[in-house]
Amino acid sequence: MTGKRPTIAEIAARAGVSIGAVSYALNGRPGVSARTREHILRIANEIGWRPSAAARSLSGSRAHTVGLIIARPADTLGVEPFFMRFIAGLEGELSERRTGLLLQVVEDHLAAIGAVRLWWAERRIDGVVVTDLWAADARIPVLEQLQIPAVLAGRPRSDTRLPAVWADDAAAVVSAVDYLVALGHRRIARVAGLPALEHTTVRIAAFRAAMRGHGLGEPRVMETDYSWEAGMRATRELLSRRDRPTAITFDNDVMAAAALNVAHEMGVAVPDDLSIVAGDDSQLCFLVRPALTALSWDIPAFGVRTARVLLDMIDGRSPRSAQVASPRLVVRASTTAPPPA
Amino acid sequence: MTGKRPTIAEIAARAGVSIGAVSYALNGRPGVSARTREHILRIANEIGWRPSAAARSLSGSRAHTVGLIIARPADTLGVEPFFMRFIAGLEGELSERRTGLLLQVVEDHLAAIGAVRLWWAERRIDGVVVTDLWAADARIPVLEQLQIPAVLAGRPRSDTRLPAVWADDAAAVVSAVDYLVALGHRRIARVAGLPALEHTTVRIAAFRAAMRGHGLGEPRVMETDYSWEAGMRATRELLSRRDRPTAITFDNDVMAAAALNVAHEMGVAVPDDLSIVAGDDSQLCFLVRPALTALSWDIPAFGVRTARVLLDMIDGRSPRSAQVASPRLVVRASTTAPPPA
DNA sequence: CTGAAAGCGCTTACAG
DNA sequence: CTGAAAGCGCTTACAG
Repeated sequence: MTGKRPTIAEIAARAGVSIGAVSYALNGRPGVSARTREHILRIANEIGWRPSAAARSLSGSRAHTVGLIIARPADTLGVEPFFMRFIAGLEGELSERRTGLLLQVVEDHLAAIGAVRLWWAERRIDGVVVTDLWAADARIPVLEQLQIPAVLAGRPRSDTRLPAVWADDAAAVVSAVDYLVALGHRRIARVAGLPALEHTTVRIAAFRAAMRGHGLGEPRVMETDYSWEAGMRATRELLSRRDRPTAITFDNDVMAAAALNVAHEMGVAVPDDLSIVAGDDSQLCFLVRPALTALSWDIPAFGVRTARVLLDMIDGRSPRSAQVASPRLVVRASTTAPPPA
Repeated sequence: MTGKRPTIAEIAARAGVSIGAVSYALNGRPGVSARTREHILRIANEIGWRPSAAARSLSGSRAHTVGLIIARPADTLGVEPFFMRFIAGLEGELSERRTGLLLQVVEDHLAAIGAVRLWWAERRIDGVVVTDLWAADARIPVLEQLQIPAVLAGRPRSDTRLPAVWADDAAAVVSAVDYLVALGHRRIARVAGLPALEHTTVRIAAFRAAMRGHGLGEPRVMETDYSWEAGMRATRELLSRRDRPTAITFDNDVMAAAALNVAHEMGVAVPDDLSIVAGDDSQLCFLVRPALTALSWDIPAFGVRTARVLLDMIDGRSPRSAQVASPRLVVRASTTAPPPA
């Protein structure tokens, strides 16, 4: 099963030097002459040598691997195109820095904490990426206590010094409100995501503030679990009222698409009677009819940046939070001026 | 950064035995008395000992990790809900068997081969999962030459002895044709996926055979790259002909959803003028209108089974291919009897 | 049933 | 600039 993989001992023998010299040469450290180094590198290359990850970790105390634990019920995964695109960006950057990505999918934060503890205890990882942050997040104190390098895929927080990578989704929500108000809408509602998630509350707050800023009072906000069922329920409830909204902003695409169907069933025309703004601008937005106006952002780039911040932290550089480009509104067919009152 | 992780040396000291005895006790091997074993286990548990993955790999020559390399252009990822659901199943089973999942996302097979070579040379993995198999797949000879344990997420093949895990998608395609024919359809077309993919050709062949079996001659089959754009183009072409089909089966959901829009634009009513069958039964199928009849299958279970076959192979058991439950047709609103001729 | 030791493949002080 | 050696934390024959 193992084959005869070349080792530095073999290189040392061929080059006629000690294994220490080989190690120095291979790692670009002082301690060998330029000639020797070149010779060693050539041999290593010829015989296709690659460092044993295990041996490197064991002596160097670095796993050259980071972890991503996705804490979501299995059946909601794959619905949101977010993760695969985030992972694609994250992993691309990690590969370039010769770092592996260990992935685990669990049901909840408790299981996520167990998984990260195990990985850390086994020294399988040098750090972790934390996604889907909750307003009160049990993972953070654990990461801090164990001193595990970690980056938050979310806003910087006051309850931790862990670095964060985030997009200004609050500004994005405001831009959506501004746009709808400019069209003439005054009754704008929001179908938000999981209230436990921090970004949900941030966006709700931004939404409320924007509405107040326009002198439109307290808007209706429905909280959901992001599922299409919840999206339908919330939409149905909003549209059942006498003073129903003329526009609704949704926290993701799936719920916005589901709302399209509810509106149709209820005889509410989109966009003429109801304008709809979706959340993430996945393909879903232009597969449904009418195509959905949505907040669009570069998710792979978000992954790339997240990887960089984590790797810098692992390399011992003082971790710095980073902001990626804000989502911007992409206008499609699901929004227009409200019906005359 | 490292902290003071407990080692077996510490356990040995506390228990007053040798580290060899500790290792035997911890691994459930003979060589220690029941009393000693129990004592050692208790201490290990008390101090929260976990084996160092690096030390285990280095001495045991097993990485306790398998690899999954997704070879797709980044922008097509996340569209298909397949991968996240497959990964969820795969990873769940791996976790139970104490095995990590290393993930990499690359552009094409050449890069995938480079990645697996590197992982293998570094001894980061004990085996790999191969998805998106091509009819002629350059990855297979490399895996065989390097003798890397691998499982194919696809049909068993004559060009390799590697075990495969698959669903009978040919039978599923036939069942869709049977269903449409029973409704009265005679002109049924197919919008297939990437022709390089083996399952695409298998499904096309099954489709053609089923049509011939019903005495319906040679049907039209369009090949695509699975994208919504290609789905639209293919549908537009099919619907532009005088003898346009009364039903189309699609190889995935995205193209079927896109077809809905093309039909609408062209004034072709679904399902009255055109029946549509989608590919994978993702949420997309019931978010669009009309909701799409689709071939449904348990993707997480497919992942679980794939993990099991690979782990058995790594454990040295003779690898055996396995079949999971066939996709079955879920009838929704996008299919009905054809219009009178 | 148990202990002492070699070895996995590297890195890294420590002498020369 | 270079060599010899210890050590990372385990596993596994090999003697007792």
